[in-house]
Amino acid sequence: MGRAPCCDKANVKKGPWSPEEDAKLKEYIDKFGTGGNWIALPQKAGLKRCGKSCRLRWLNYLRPNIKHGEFSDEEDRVICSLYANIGSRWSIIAAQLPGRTDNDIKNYWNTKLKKKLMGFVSSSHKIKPLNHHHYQHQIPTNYNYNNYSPQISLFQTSSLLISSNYNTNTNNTTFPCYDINAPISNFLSNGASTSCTSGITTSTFQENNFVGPTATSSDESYGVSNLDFHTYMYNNGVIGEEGEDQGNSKFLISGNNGGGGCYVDEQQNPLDYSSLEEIKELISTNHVTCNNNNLLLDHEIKIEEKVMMYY
DNA sequence: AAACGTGACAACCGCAGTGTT
DNA sequence: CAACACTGCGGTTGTCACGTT
Repeated sequence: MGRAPCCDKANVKKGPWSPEEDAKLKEYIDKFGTGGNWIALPQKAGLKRCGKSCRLRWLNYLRPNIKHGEFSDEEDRVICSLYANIGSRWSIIAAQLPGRTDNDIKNYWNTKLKKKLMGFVSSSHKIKPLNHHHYQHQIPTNYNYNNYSPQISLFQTSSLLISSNYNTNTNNTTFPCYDINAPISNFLSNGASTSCTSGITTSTFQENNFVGPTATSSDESYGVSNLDFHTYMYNNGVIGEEGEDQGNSKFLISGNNGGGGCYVDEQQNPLDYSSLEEIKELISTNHVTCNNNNLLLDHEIKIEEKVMMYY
């Protein structure tokens, strides 16, 4: 047998919290802490709320040192960079932004940053709005959906956004880059941004070359230099080699450099047009994944479904 | 001034992993 | 070991304020 039911759902208040409820919860936790048991807490604190609701209220609103209000440019950059690399892992992203909650960041991304990003991409590439008819012509009939890469697309998008604020000139753009090889545990610290910094490196696009992360740790994978983007991503296991078995080549975008690489060059055609559309599509559908084959498959299916609708 | 639309944010829901009985 | 509760997370929905028509 298990435990007693967590709460009587019929007898639990829902909806916005009143100042009185906030005060009760805060007072109780200030005195006794959470006790590691959120389910029992509301009853002890004299609240007619579900423990889950109390936990959320505390973590997202009442907890000390919670930062509300405008996000700084630096926070924007961190969110974009992390989102591009790890996807919608809001709790991990939040751990790198002291005072910010995952819910806050998630809301901020969904309501503002995503639009900002899309606005940047479309304005910087002067993309006309596409209707279904237009979209149809952008998709080659032999388009290989297994070659679609949400992660790389967002990586590129994010670097484009970030590059507008960072050390930018026409041929040489530097932006912060989270090392995709850094152990995930780097991101799982208790909000300590210091432990993550070993995962942050600087990467540069020079002409058509992607210059890999500059060495910031003893990890050998940092030793790469003057590496093209595709090679870098391939070496780091993010993308597969062109012509590989489809199961391993899901991360490969058909690029404009013949070799299958994805190059970001702000002077030349920076991104394949259809890739850009897919970035926007990706952002709008929230199907960003992080090396998760099942989700990728799901994403591919959805893309395919959409394309089927257009034909 | 009322109706409607939109954006921002708080809160809820459902799922998955883990722990407990 | 099975069954169930607990916890944390990400996605979604609800609500409110404000702007526009």
